[in-house]
Amino acid sequence: MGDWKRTHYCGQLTADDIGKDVCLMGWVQRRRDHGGLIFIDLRDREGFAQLALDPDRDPEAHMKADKVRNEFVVAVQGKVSPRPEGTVNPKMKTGEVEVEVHELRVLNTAKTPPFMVEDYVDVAENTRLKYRYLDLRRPSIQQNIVLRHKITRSAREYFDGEGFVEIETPFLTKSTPEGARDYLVPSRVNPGTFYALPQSPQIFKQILMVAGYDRYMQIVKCFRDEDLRADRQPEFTQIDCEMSFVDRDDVLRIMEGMIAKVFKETIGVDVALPMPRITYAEALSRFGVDNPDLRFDMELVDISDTARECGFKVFADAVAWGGVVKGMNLKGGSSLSRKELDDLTDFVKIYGAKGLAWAKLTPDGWQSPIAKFFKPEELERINHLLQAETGDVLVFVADSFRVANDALGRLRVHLGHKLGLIEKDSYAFTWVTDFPLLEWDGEMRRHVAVHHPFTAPMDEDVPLLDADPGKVRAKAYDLVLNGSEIGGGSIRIHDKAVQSRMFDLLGIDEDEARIKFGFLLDALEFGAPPHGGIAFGLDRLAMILTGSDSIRDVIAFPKTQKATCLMSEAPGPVDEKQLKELSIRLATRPKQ
RNA sequence: GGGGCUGUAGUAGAGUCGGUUACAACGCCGGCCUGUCACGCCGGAGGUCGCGGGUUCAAGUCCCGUCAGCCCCGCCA
Repeated sequence: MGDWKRTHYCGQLTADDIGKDVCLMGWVQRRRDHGGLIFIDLRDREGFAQLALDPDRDPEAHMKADKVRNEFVVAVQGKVSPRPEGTVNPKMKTGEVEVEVHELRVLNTAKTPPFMVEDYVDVAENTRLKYRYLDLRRPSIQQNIVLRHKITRSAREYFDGEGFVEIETPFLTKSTPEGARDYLVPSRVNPGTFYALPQSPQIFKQILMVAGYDRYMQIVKCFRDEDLRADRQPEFTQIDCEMSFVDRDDVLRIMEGMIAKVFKETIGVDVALPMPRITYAEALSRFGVDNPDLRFDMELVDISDTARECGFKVFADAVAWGGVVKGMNLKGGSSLSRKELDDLTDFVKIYGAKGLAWAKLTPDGWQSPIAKFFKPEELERINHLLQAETGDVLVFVADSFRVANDALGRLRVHLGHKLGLIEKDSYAFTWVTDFPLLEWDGEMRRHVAVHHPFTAPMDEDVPLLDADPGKVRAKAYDLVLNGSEIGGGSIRIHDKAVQSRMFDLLGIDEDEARIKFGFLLDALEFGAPPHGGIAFGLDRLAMILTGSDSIRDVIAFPKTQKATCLMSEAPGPVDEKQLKELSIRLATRPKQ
C-alpha cells in the first residue's frame, strides 16, 4: 500500500464526488480490456466502482492493469469524473461516475476462484462452504451479515435504553438433564469429568436475578447436539433476556418494543403494537400447530360431531376411538389435479396421517371417492361447517387429536406456499400463550417439561399439579413470526417448594436435582425475586429479515447437515498426546 | 435411526434405447479490439462421469453397495 490511505468506499461514490482525487482499495470484480482502454469494476463491502485506465493518459497504470485478474486486490489513485454522454449505467449505483486512474498498485494477486464471486451464479453448497471466504464476498451474503449486525446493534441499544445490563455467562458449565443432548468438553485438571457447553444460559440468568441485577440481557452462543434442519444449527445465537419484578404482560410489552425497533431500523418496517395473542389451545384448534402462520387464513375445522354419526367408517371409527376428524377448505382449489391431491396425501403421511380424504365442490355437489358414504344432510352440514362453495376443495384427516392437527397444520402451511396465499414482505406476529406445563412421555413413562423445568405454572392451575398435572398451564409464551418460532420464554418458579414439586413431577429425585442444579435450588432460598424472561433466536430472526431460505445464509461460518465445517474440516481427530492429557481412550477410531 | 432429491471439465448443466473420440455455455490461457459494464471477435487448454463392486461383447447410462451435499421424519426442555 505504501503510504496510500483509502479515501472512499467504491460503492459510495456519487456525482457529488466528481472532481475529487480519491484512493480506492478493493477486489477486481471484472476486467474489460478494449485493446486500448481498460475498465475494471472494483468491489468492496459497499459496492462497485468503475475504474477507467487510458493508455494515452497514464501508460504505466494501464500496463499494470493489463496483468490484473479477477479477485486481485488492487489500490488506485485517480480522479472521479462523470461518464461520457451515453455511457452512464443506470443499473449501477455508482453508474454516473468512474475513476480516471492515474496510479494503480496490485496489493495482492489471487488464484482463479473456483466460482465467480457474484450473486446470480448458482454454486453447489459444498463448494460454497469449502471456500466460505469467497462466498462471503458475494454482495448478497455480505448484506445478510451486515443486516445481522444491525439487528444486534438495535437490540443492544433498545435494551440499554430500558435499563438492561449485558452480562456474560460461562460456556464451560455443567451438563443438565432434560432438553437437548449436550456438547461435552473434557476437563484435563479433573480427569474423568466434563463440562457441557450451554444449551442456553437459563440457570445463570435466573441466578443473576437472585443476585439483584434486575434486568439482564446477552447476545450469546448456545449449543445443542441435535440433528440439523434448514433453520437449525448446532451452535446458534440467542438474544437472551431476564427481568425481575415482572409478570407476563410486562415481559411481552417490553419485548415487542425491541422487535418493533429492530424491524424499523433494519428493514424500515413498522410493526403494529401490541402484537396479537393466541392461546396454545386455540392455535392448535384453529391452525393445528403451536407456531401458526397468520399471513393467510384456511383454518382447520373440527367436524367430529358430524363424523361420529356418519356412514363413512374411517371417520366414525376415528371419533369412536377418541380421535377427531378435522377438515380444511382450499378456497378455489378445484384447479388441483388428481395427481396433486394424491401428492397431498403423501404429504400428510409424513406426519403420521393414514390418509387424506378430499372432495371437490362441483355445481352438482361433492365429487369425491367418499361422497357415497354420506347422507345428503351430512354433506350439507359439513359444507356449512367449512363454508364450502362451488370451486372449493375440502380435505379431511381422521386421526388422533395430535396427528390430525399436525398433519393438517403442516399441510396448511404447505398449501399456503403452493397456492400462493402468502403476500410477499408481510410480517404476521403473534404471541402464543398458556402452553401446557407438562407433557406425558410414553417412552420414559413420566412427564417432561414442555418449556423447561423452571417454568412457573399459572396461579389458578397450581392446585391441579397434584390432581391432574397434564392439565396445568404454564406462564410460558412464544413469539411466532410467519409461522416460525422466533422466541420463547416464561415466568420462572421463584419458590423452592414449587420448584421441588416440579422436579418431583419430572421424576427427578431430590438427590439428582441437588447434583444437577443444586446451586439454583440453593439460590432460590436466598431471596429470589419474582422473575421471568425470554430468548430470541437471532439466526431465525435474521433469516426472516433477510428473506433467506437457509440459516446458513445468515451465519458467517455455518456447519453442514452432518455438523461439519467444510472449510476448517472440523471436527477432526486429535493427537494421542492430547487424549492422554485428558484421560480419554477412544472406543471408536475416526473414519479416515 | 429412517424417507426423499442431487452428484458428468474450475462452475453450473445436456448426454435419447447401453454402442465411434463424452457435448455446448460461463470461467481459464493466448491473440485482436479505445467507451465497455454479464463488452465483442478469433484460437486453445481443460474429464478418475463422486467412489467401489456387479451385469454385459460393450456402462456416464442398468443393478448392488458406499461417500458427500441438500430437504424432511424422528430428535431439538
